[in-house]
Amino acid sequence: MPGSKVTMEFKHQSTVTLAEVAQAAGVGESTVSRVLRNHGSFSGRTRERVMAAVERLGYVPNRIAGTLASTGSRLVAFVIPSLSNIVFSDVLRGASAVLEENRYQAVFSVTDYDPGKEEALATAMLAWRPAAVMLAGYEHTDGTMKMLRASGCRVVELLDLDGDALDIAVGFSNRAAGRESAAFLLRRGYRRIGYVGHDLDRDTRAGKRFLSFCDTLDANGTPLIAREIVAGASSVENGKQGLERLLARATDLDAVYFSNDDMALGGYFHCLAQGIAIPSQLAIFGYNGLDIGRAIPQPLSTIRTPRVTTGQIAAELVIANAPPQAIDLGFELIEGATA
Amino acid sequence: MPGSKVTMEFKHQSTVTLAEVAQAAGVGESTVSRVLRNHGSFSGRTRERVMAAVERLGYVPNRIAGTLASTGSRLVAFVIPSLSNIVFSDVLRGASAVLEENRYQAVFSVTDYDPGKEEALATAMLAWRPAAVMLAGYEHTDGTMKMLRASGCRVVELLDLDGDALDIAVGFSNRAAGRESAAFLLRRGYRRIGYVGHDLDRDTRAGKRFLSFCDTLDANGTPLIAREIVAGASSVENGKQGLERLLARATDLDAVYFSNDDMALGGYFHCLAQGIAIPSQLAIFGYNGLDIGRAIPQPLSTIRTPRVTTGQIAAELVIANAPPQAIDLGFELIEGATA
DNA sequence: TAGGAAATTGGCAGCGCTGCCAAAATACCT
DNA sequence: AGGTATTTTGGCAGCGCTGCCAATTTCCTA
Repeated sequence: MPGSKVTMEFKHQSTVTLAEVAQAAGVGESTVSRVLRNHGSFSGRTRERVMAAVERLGYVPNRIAGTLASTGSRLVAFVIPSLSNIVFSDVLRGASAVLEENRYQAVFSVTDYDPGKEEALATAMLAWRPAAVMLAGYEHTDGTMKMLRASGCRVVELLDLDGDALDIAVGFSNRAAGRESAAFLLRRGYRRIGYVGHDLDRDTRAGKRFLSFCDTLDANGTPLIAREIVAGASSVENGKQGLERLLARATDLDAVYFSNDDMALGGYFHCLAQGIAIPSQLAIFGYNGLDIGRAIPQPLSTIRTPRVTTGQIAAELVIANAPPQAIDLGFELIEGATA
Repeated sequence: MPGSKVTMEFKHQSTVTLAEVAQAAGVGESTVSRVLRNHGSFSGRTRERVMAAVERLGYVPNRIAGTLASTGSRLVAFVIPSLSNIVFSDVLRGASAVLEENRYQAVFSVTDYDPGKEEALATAMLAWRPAAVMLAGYEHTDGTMKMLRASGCRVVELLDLDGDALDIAVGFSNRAAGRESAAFLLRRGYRRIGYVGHDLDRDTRAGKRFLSFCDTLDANGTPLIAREIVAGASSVENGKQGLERLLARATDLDAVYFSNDDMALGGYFHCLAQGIAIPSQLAIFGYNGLDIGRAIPQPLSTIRTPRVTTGQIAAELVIANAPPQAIDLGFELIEGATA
């Protein structure tokens, strides 16, 4: 083709390296690196030449190499118990927004509430040399703690404040939440109280809430009447079945505390279906403050936790390389219409 | 202290390197590498010496360095529209389980349904040289597509099959879902049908469902009577308000199709609160098949989508380095009690 | 017990980038 | 114009690991 220009060879497999860009732009490698990171000094003309070459070659910097060469990584590792539980996706959401703005990258793995798996996954995450590891709560195996301490990377424990923080902790007190829930029910005049919860060994934060809930009832001289622990994870269906079984055993309850809103919603639906009047016949109290709890005909009485904020603050502290500290974000008791 | 053994110096900042382990074990670096990856051959005695040294020094391999040195990474990048929408956390859940089993690592970022942000984040992800990039659906900017194609890494498009796949696609047809939803309502005898949905420009899959839903109604000679598009994301609250506004304008509807189950639940609660009988006075139909839809007094009529499976299959295909293909996982129409 | 096959092992050159340092270019003084 | 302060630049040594290859050891077989 006479007069045709050389067609652009589009490089596949993205093997374009910084060195090639440097050569194409007619500058040194470090200059390209400086321009791309906008770090150090370089002239406007140089900048343009480099950017043109980058554009032309379709260069995408290799962060793996960059991270290895520089000291710290911009990875933040999340080791969370579950992705089904909205609590953790909310935390992830809050954190990832902040991280993305600061060009950090979130990586995660899911433990299924298994401490052994947590240890294995935390080790695996450490292999990526993250800037920080974010975990749920304080309950970890000795191995996990030792490893994290030795790793030298920041550790953030989320959603719990009842215990000793390894480094940074962001969240609220589950004990206080349990206590206030009980106090609220007592204040409202309920005395014959029951509990429906999911597996407490695994979800230690729910366990803490339950314990101080009971303690508060005991201190009042009106201990918990009955409880029903369902096998498996918390869910609306389990809450429904749990309440059904609880009521079959304890017929004269006037209020039920649920391990969280999912479970409480199940209880609510059970009452709706059975024609049990809420709250006159039976009061219902949850935990988490899910949006859906406000959309049902009678807004759910519950405690709203700052989950998204927890993630945000945690991310901000890590980015700012803040000193070790525990931050209490508190929670809000919502006086709905179910208790 | 006479007779005391040298106390173990616990190395902080985890600067233990493979070379140090090699020296401590009295073997070569490559031998340590082979043992740790269980790749290549080495004697049992060597293995023990290496493992002892690893244990003693608290060595954690550096995956950054490993990835740079070897060809392919074991990272899989997810670029998803939202973490609030259970659809995506379900996909992540399914995928991450499979990835973890195979020692792959999931990284993610959230686009908020913004195609421009998707392009920026996809670029950022490519910088980690992932084994694969997983995206929602087929609608991407030209820049995103060009970049992905040029990257040489595997691309998986999820949750949609109505369009041309870049590489691998796993999901189901949203058009078919819209069509079958309409056909179902018609079969049940509904003729005066309305729609309540969230922002369709952003959630293109919901848009596709809506379009074929309408087409099917049109083909039957009973076009959609009215629709209400709420601003903002899909949520229970928005579904509730959306239905309220729709009914204020169109008083004689006999069925309403919602953009998804969250919205439909809001509609359901609106009816409960207003004393509108379901389905005799008004039928409700959703999309997604959330668990909670089965726990309400009248199980929600909806379409159940294989979200977790979508993530699983996608991860498996990537790990197996399967050839380009589109996999239709289908969906299941659930005849609940609301339509 | 020699000879060759097979199993182990170590050395070392990168992977692509950043950080340091010295060299070169430019700017600003008197 | 001469000299110093400042800004721009390029070269190159690693970051910690893997892959290749050749050297060494061990194991068999005849």
